[in-house]
Order: sequence, then C-alpha cells, then structure tokens
Amino acid sequence: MKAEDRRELVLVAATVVFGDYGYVGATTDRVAKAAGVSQPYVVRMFGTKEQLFLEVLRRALDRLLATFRGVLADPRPDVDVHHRLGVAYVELLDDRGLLLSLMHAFVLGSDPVIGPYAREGYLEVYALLREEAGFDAGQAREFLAGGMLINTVVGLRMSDEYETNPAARELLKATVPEKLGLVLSLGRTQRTETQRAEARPVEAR
Amino acid sequence: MKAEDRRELVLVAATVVFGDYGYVGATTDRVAKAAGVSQPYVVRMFGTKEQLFLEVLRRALDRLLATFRGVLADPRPDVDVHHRLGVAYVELLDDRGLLLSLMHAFVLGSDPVIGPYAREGYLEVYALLREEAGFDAGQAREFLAGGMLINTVVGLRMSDEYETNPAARELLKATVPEKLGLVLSLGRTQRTETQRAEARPVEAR
DNA sequence: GTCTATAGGATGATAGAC
DNA sequence: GTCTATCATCCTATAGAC
Repeated sequence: MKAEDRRELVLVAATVVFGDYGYVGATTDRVAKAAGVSQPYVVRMFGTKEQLFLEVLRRALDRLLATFRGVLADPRPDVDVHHRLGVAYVELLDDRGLLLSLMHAFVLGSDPVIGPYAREGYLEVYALLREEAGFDAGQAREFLAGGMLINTVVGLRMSDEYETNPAARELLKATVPEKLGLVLSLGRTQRTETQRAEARPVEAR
Repeated sequence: MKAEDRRELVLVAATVVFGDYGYVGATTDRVAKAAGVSQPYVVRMFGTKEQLFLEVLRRALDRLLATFRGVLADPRPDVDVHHRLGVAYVELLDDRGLLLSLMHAFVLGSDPVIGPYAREGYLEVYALLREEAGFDAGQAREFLAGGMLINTVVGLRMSDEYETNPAARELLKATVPEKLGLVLSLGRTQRTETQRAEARPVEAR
C-alpha cells in the first residue's frame, strides 16, 4: 500500500475514533488499532495528536463544503435548496464520525489551537450559505440550527431509544424526516467486549 | 462554611471547568483549584469524577427545567411562549458552564454511563416542551434546533471574533437577537498565565 | 471535614532496530 | 516505512494524619 493511501486510512479511522470519544478522550492507540498500525507510527505520521485532529477536521470540512457545492451545482431549479442541502447534510452520516468529530470541535472553542481553527471552519460554512446558496442571514441561521439539532441527536445516539421510547421516536422523526432510515441504520452503539469491560466497575471484571 | 454549601461551591466550580474542558479534558485537580479545596477532597465528596459530572448534569438540567416552568407559570398571555422561553434559555448563560456542560454531555452518547443519562435528560426537556408548553412536534423541533445553535456558537466562543469578523458578527446577531449583549459580556476567552503557557510549544516556555 | 503523600495505571511521544 | 521497547508525564483514586 502506498504511503498516501495508508495516511488516508489512518485519517478515516481517526475520524471514527474522535467522533466516538472526542478529542481528549480519543487515544492515539485506539486510532492505531482501528487503522491496523502501531501507535508510534500514528504519531510519527502526523507529528502530534493535535495535528492529527486538525487534519481530521480539515478533511471533514472539505467534504462538507464539497457536498454542499455539489448540491448547488445541480442544474435543477433553485427552489427548495434548503431542503436539498439538508438531505445532503444527513447523508454525510455515511462517513462515520465526520459530523461527530466536527461537533466535538465545536464545543472546544476555548482551546487555544482548536478553537480558532473550528471557528474559522464554521464561518466557512456560513459564508457558503450566504454567498453561494443565496441565503439571507435568517435562512442561514435556520439551516444551521437544524444541522446542529441533527448533530445533537446523533451525538446523543438518540436512535438507541427509538424502539423503546415514544418521545425519542417522535423527536427523531421530527428532526430527520426523510432520512430517518439512514440514522437508524447507524445502529445501536456498537462496543467491543474490551470497551464493555471498561464500562463495568473494576470489581465486576 | 457548612458541608452542603461547600458541596454546592464545588459543583459550581465543576460546572465551569467541565464546560471549558469537557468531561474527559477536565481534571479533578482543576475543579479542586477552582473551588479552593484539595483534589482528593473533590473525589472524596463525589466518589468518582464520573459521579461528579453526573451531578453537574443533574443540577444543570434541574435549573433548565425550573427556568422553563417559571416562564410557563408567568400569567401573561400564551402568545410568544416560544420567544419568552428562548430569552430565558439564553439568560442561563449567566450560570457559567451550565449550557456548555450539557452540550459536552450531548456528544458523549456512546459512553455507557453518560450516554443514557444524557438522553434521558434531553427527553425530559422535550417532554416539557410538548406537554407543558403545548408545542407540537414541529414547534418543539424548531425550538430545540435554535437552542442547539446557541450552544454551538457559545461552545465555539464565536464572540471572540465579534470585533474582527463581520460574518461572525452577523451570525451572532441572527442567533441571539435581543440577548447579544449578554453573550458578548461573557467576554473573550479568559485564560490564566498557566493555561497560556500550556498552550505554547514546550520550547517557547 | 479536610489535608498531604503517594500508589497505580494510562498515554503521548521518542529512540532506535529492521 | 514501519515496528518494538520504553520514558516521562499526568491523573484518578486511596491511605492515613490532623
């Protein structure tokens, strides 16, 4: 495998791990295991864990912006751009961890390195909505608000309650109409036996 | 000082610290320093860091629910409940770290302990909106979406860019109309000299 | 009730072989 | 390019004094 392919492989793995555990909670060792390489090699490739996270964010943002531009380039009439962008947004859930890694960055604004980087990325999205999608400030606000709610129900793994809790079911249906199936197909939180053991009190292991 | 007062003091300090650093990034030592007690004492009082975080979340949720119920109990006409709840929500920013600690919990849905707890809390809020505020599913969705956007711009510390970035200014104005002053008064990210040193590369210290 | 001292475990990063 | 071995640091939690 070429170096660049392996680099991409690690970035994809890192996206999933950062999405599950957050920036601080994710370890370079877990990323390494998920990518099938050694932990020191992950550090060697990206310099530091922080740099790795920044690259994950850059990749996620690029994918997001490209997706939106793809929708806007669609020759279909301008009507319902809002709705089409929304559907495209939810489809990004296919790239596991992508939206979640972004969301984790969005609550780290006080971090001196990640904070400025995350703000800049968010404003890139805002600029696209205003300047390329033709939204006014209110429309952009509304669109972003819907996106943040989607991120939240996904971050909460609210789909885990879909079967058993009617309120969760109603909330999910209201939040991701049309793409509910996709959200549910992400499935219950999958944990390895190791992770389940870590969750139990020490005495019970 | 009575034991219960000191307990509340630690909970308030912990809310700020968890809000700034997230669950994993926050250390019991930082909480202790912020509260002016020793680190082992913090652990002693709450058992584990996880328990402390759960109590912070419970306190935050109770305050949120009580605030909303206060608005709903107001004898003024039923019109514009949405707006009045929104204003009350933003005013919760006065309790530093409260909304941020909740937001951090909302991206930890895959955690086996915090996840279920956070989901349940979120659904309590949803139930209040549906059953006590009289919102239908669409109205509840809209309200929650607006709240999540507020959480996000606050988590991003977007107000740090208010002076220098017109797009940030516009986004903030669209997101928290009426209460912009409050958001800005939270001020630029305040960091101690120690934290600034930690942010610099080691060689530069 | 509250502190000091410290054990015990995990983690990011480096050194160096192949 | 990639791995194994390992160091240094940090952090939660416990022990035990006052």
